[in-house]
Amino acid sequence: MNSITQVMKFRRSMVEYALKHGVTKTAIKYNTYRQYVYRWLQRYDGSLESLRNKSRRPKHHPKAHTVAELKLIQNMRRRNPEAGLVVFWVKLRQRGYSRSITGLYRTLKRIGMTPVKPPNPKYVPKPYEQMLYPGQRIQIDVKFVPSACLTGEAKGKRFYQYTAIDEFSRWRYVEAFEEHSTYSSMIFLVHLVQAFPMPIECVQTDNGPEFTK
DNA sequence: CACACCGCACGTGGTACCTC
DNA sequence: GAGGTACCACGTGCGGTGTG
Repeated sequence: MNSITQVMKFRRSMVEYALKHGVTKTAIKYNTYRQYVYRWLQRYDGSLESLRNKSRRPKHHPKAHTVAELKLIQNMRRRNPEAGLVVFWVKLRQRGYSRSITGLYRTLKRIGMTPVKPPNPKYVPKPYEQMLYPGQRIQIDVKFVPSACLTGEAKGKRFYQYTAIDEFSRWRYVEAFEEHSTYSSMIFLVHLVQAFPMPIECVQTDNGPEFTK
């Protein structure tokens, strides 16, 4: 961001004062050091911009990627535009590249060669399919019954409530089991088929392990 | 791929010293 | 005393590797 900071305004006020009244007086007035005034006087070209802090980014680094390494990366990337980071790194290593995978990742990012991840497709809710007759589709779900809800003999035990709801008529069938297993699910389904007064065409579950194993 | 950590370069603030 | 300069300490930011 290139906003004008309070520090820049302070420096301008200071150097303008120094141009009129001298460095020593300025340093005293602005509660700073003569060297500080000199430095900014030297930098000042009449614009606020000249009083902005410079970037501290090192102009070179002893361990930076070499020109040869960057060239290798760019050439290989052009030939393997679809390769994932790890695969790409392995290919580079086969050609003598010795940097770490994270070093490669950062370099790719810096030179703008990271694979562009397509954004997740926007979720489009499916329109609800209205049921036309009883038994067309029945929803089943299992819920653990909290111990606080148990009274009398049931106290201290664990229960799982199996619930089935017919989507057309909202007819409901509920049964409790002490275990949450495919066996219980099977028993529940048998009881459900017996209890429901019409043939059941389709059963929909939440893909829980009790139904899928 | 985000984060922690280390090493290095750079800019800035500040001190000390010299000259006139 | 005021002007000018060399140098040092420290913070910041980037580059690297390692880890989970």
